[in-house]
Amino acid sequence: MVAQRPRSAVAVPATAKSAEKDNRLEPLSTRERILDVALDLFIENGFHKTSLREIAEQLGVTKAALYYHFASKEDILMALHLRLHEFGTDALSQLGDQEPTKARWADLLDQIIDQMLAHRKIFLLHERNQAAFEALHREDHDASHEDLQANFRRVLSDERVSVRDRVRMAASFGAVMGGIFMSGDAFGDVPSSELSEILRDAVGDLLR
Amino acid sequence: MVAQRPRSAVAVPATAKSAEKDNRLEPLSTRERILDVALDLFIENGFHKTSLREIAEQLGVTKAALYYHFASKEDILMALHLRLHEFGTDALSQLGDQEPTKARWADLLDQIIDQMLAHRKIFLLHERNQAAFEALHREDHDASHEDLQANFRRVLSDERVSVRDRVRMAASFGAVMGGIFMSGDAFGDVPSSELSEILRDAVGDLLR
DNA sequence: GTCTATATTTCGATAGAC
DNA sequence: GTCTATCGAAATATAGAC
Repeated sequence: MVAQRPRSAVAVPATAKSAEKDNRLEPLSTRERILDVALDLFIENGFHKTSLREIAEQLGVTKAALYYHFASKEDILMALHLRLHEFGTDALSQLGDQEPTKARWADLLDQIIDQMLAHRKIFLLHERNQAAFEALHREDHDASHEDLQANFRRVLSDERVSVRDRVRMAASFGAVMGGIFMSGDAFGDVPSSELSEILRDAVGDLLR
Repeated sequence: MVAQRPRSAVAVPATAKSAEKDNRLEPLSTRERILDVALDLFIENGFHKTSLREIAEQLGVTKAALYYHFASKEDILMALHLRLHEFGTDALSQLGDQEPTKARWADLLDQIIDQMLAHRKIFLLHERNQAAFEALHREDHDASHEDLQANFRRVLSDERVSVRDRVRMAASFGAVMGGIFMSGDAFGDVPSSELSEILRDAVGDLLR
């Protein structure tokens, strides 16, 4: 088991408007503002259907300005991807080469639940643009960043664990995703702390 | 629980090549062949990144031929969407206006599990192109087809059911999705019947 | 039903001034 | 760091012959 972390420390106000980052009062850098606008549009209309023109217009600048901050459209997507990557990677890295037992998986999901609730948008972006991200990885792999989903696949293919348990591990991850993101925002008015507790219970039942 | 239906009746050969439909020996109509090729490409590369040129080339015809069978690229996507729609719609319609109890939801998922396993590709297409499908519905709504996800949202917002149970219902659906689709095909070699049983057990634990 | 050829639009990206 | 202007490529879609 992982040491107990404070549960409600991440109860970010669900009303955090632009960046779901640390609420600082200083104005966001242009680069961050681009990413925030792109994040919203990519979620709403999808990556490929969103044009740089749209992003620029909504931001009140021209397309050319975007290219000062990012080398390409894909570069914007990659920057958003990196926002997520930290979370999942260091969660999975705790597992290391240990056998992925149900108990360890439950601990991992415990963390991920809180991270998902604190950074809904980033996870939503990935859920709704899976194809676009896979295309990214297909070209990119300049080694620098081992893919997250590949690590998931590796863990869930670990032959030391029974098929039944591995399926339940995958299912429990899906359960968390479903509880948080299913059907838009059916639970948007449920406090994060309550949602978190319900889901941790559910994961417990699946991995008992 | 609903009356036991024969479980293994849907154990379709995982090797079914082209259409995952009733294996008939007659050659597929051109229209169906277009849909099959499009389905594969949309899953692999995403809807927007897949061009009509690609579809036509892989089929050995020209782009113009596609336009004889479909009015637009979106029309192809819509045709694929309709393949899914039957499944979900008549599963949800069984619920009607009844209170969506956990037991009823478990029965519904029982059916959906088998349908997902028998039609993996169609569900995978939807999972990986959510944004594209939402864009479809935003323009389309010519009333003729009430949306599936909207119905889900409606059920999961039913105030007669406690928040805890509703979250668990959403989570159990996600669990099924996760168990079947997570990480590409980590469980591709697991027999459908076994996977189905494991997932039904898991759903049972979530909705007990 | 499928072809050739082309129209039309939009997009991502670049060059260079300020 | 943002602008104007533009390029080249690729996409969807159409017209009309066979």
